[in-house]
Amino acid sequence: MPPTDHDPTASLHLRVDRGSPVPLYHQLAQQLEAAVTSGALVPGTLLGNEIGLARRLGLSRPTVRQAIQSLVDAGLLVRRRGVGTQVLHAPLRRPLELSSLHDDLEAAGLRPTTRVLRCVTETASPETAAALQLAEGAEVVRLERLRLSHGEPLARLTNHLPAGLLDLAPDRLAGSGLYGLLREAGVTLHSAHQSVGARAATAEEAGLLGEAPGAPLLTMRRLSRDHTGRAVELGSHVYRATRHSFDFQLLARR
Amino acid sequence: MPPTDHDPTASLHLRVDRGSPVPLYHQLAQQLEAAVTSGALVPGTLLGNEIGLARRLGLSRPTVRQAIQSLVDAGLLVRRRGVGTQVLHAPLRRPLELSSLHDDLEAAGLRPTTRVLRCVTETASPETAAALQLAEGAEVVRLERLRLSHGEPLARLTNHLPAGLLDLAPDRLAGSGLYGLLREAGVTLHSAHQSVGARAATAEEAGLLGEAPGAPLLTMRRLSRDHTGRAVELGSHVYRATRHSFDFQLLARR
DNA sequence: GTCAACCGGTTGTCCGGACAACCGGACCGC
DNA sequence: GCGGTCCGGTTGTCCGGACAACCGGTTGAC
Repeated sequence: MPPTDHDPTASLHLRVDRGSPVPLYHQLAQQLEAAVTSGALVPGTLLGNEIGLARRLGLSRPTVRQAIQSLVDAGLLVRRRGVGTQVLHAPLRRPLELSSLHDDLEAAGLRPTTRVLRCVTETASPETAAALQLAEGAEVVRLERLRLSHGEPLARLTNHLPAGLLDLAPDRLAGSGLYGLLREAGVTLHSAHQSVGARAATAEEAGLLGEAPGAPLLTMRRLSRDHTGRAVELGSHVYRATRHSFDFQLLARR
Repeated sequence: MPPTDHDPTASLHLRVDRGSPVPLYHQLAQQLEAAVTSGALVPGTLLGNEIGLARRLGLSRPTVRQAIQSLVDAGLLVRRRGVGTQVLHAPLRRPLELSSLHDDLEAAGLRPTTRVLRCVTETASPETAAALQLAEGAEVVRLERLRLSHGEPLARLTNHLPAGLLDLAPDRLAGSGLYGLLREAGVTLHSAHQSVGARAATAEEAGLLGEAPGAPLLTMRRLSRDHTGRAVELGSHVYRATRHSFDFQLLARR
């Protein structure tokens, strides 16, 4: 006969603060996530049932379910009907967020710096206007930058933005990423379409990046939109293949 | 004064079948999604409020909310408190699913074929064993394939799988993708970690793919796991950069 | 004319309950 | 020993309701 398996969440002293403006389900989700990432909940552990957890916390079952569901969506937990909710063996890092290279490098502890090569307002080419869904001949800001890490060239970034969206002072761009400036300007990014490919370096790119002409480069094209669906930024970037790759997690569609 | 704006979902004759085993919220989500993708619901349209929609369909508000929420997660709709739920201007296609190249090509109407170059059982190299989380010296199946589309070489696929997971008859691999065989064998993929990069083609790869040595290739490394977190498949693939790129949609973390 | 306060409408959060579907082990007949 | 059946436990689905937070326009004070 098996020993009475205690609910592993019982020894976690979870609690929620009803006075906080943070939703209860989110408070619970954060605490459970912390328990998983800190190792307090070992992978493979079977969480106690939702009903009991709800009763212990003084919450209703829907609220507990909402918390658990958010962690399932994030890939930390797996539920199986008739069995229970289990901590996944290989917790996911991130399912590829919509983040900027600058922020990613900073988070990784690298020291990103930027050299602004060009920053001009011009009439959009037909292709650019179409991609940004602007009228033919509309004004756009064309921004070309060289991104370095620890002084080593890493990527050449080319961006197009609708004119007037943002005032781009070159000195502000040097210290911060483009997405950071967009955030400050009140533009909240919602979604983006990305396309990742590869091609050989042109002579100009080779010179900028410190590679040989014809060396393989990783390319990324991205069109970002705000929450209204308006195209906000078009990026055409090339990375040194020896220095960069795109890492991300995928979840299977259920 | 504005004319009495009718609820745009009113003219959609939505209905749910309570006898169906398909959950009600899913039925509703599918119908709304079809209305968006078919153009019956124009981007920017403000959906009628949830309460009314629920009453008209004979459903409760939580059920309607669950349907709408799934479409918000999929990137088709946007909700704004105090305003309403709106059809997004640029509906997302897919947020990069965990799918196989074979299936993707087939869905795109291309005619994928496969040439099996090698299919052997061997003891795993230390790196492979570590990646697949197997014991040192464990047996793995090493699979090398050439994927063609309309007879043109497209990619060279190298996979490692734990031995015994699947019996890989070369003739079955020719007509179907690896993921299809895994599905048939009862392995349900749950998540994967991918890394996309680029490098120059070796002489052997160049010969296989019909490229010049040193030509830029797109590389993709993927470790797939089933729902228990067990590593199931390790892929190291190289694609002709002139023929392939990775396209996907991103949603900003809220 | 300007600005603040108000108000109707909408989504966000949360509750308590009910039944169905499903899994796994225990039990029983053979 | 073997296989089918039953049963307790868990998650999945759905309901009806309540109040809070928020947005946008209207109204009113000044």
